[in-house]
Amino acid sequence: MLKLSTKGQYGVRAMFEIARGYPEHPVAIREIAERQDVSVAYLEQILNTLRKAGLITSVRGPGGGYLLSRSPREISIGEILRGLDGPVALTACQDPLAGCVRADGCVTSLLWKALGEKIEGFLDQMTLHDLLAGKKFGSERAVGA
Amino acid sequence: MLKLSTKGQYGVRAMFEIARGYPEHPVAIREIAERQDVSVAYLEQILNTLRKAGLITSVRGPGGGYLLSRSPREISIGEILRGLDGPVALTACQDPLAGCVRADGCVTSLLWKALGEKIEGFLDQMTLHDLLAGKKFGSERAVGA
DNA sequence: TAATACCTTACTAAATTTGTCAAGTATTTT
DNA sequence: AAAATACTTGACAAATTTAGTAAGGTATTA
Ligand code: FES
Ligand code: FES
Repeated sequence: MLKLSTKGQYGVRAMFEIARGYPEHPVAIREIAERQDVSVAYLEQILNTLRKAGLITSVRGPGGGYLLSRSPREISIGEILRGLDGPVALTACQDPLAGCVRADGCVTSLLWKALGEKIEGFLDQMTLHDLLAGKKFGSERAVGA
Repeated sequence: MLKLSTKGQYGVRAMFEIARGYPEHPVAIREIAERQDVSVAYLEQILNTLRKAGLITSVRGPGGGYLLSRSPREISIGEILRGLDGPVALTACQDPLAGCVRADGCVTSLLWKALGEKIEGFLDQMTLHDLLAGKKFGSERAVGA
């Protein structure tokens, strides 16, 4: 239930490697591939998407690679995942586009909305800096409604 | 990103209808299908799974239908979704079975674990009773790490 | 000009999801 | 007993999504 795509997972891990070169040292795709055990071809696709999303910039030619567009503190995990897999959309009805026909009468509408916002809140507060710092992510408090 | 299967969505809505008959009145599959706009054939599959998971019981013959096995306060949304789609498993590595090979060195391991626990905590605290009562689900507080 | 390294598009095999269909079993009512 | 109601089970398939691969192109530097 609620799987995260490998694209999203690899994307976050790739961003972590790029963050290690911040602010000056470009990180080559090949280096990321080796350190994170992901194929170069797949990473190309992923990094291209992230570049178009404005999260990284690229430097061509020998010695080139990828650089963060902003500081690790200013790039959240949520942004990375949204860039690759779109926004959290637990149900079709929650999708920014075309709300559900039954939206009014639907008993679960508010439930999914609340969960979706909770998840986005978590992902948006978590940044690359937290990953770099090896932050301990509190997971004990299961805050209810 | 992070879609919920229609099976899970329909399952929760079906359980809501069944809960309305609690504790004595069995709810026929056909009634659920009509009220929630889901095909009878698909619901059969879903309710069968939920019955095997022990969440509902069935009564055959005319006047029959489905009944909750326990009170609405004692059946959480998490149980329903787990019964239909298995546990929350954001990544292959988080799956109860076979932890990832890189688990030690993986920078995101703790992050996904924390998010997964947060989601499960939310789903496990939410019960059918809350749905019946039209509870307002707090979604404002995005609790960080 | 050779080497490095990013850029882009197209494509496809596998897995998953989302159902449908058909035939069967149990129970109650008449 | 017979008919009607309603759950039970297993097989199957179309549609979608995921998870990549492949191939060729472009820009930069030494
Ligand atoms: S069916 Fe659309 S909000 Fe529930
Ligand atoms: S790759 Fe397995 S925990 Fe990250």
